[in-house]
Amino acid sequence: MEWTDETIARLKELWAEGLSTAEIGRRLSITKNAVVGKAHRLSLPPRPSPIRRSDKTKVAGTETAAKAAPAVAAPAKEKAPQATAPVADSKPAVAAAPAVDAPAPKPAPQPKAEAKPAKAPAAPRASAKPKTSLRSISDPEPKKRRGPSCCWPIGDPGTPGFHFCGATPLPGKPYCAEHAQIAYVKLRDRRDNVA
DNA sequence: CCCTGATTCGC
DNA sequence: GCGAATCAGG
Repeated sequence: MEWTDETIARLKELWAEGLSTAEIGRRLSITKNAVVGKAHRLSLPPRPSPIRRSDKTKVAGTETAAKAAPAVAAPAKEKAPQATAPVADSKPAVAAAPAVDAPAPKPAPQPKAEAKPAKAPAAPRASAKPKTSLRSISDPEPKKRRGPSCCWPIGDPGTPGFHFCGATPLPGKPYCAEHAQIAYVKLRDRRDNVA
């Protein structure tokens, strides 16, 4: 994998966005390991990981004298928004970009996912203030039905040039056929890359 | 079973 | 530096 500045930027972007490593990997056409590995190497802020590897004592022997764990990590009990966005079934035709960034005092009623471990459709969240675009998602105006547009994020949010796909989405889906394909990944088959 | 991320280690 | 293998918790 050639980590160019661009790919790294992409990684950082997605990482900062809170996407799961596997998710990032999928979108970057690499494995999650690569993502994690690189992220770690880049010293990217680790996201809530359930695992805490204190002692190893296992694989390949090599029990190198581990340094004493200071165990003085700052317990930042932050309610990290899981990247696991609800799979837009078909009801919320335009339920994309749930602005997790916004200080929502009241928990928005998140659509329950299927019984299965519904995967995150890599929910592209827009910035707190979409400014332009994205109007159709919360357009209270019943009159002017702006043509639905695919809200797959293109580019880096916050930077000029960032925009949404804008293509005609699938019926009942916030994304166009092209992006819906990668947004709604099969639970079992998504191991393989879309390529 | 599935998911997730973290670390280790051979390359 | 890279990432597969492995570990490990939900």
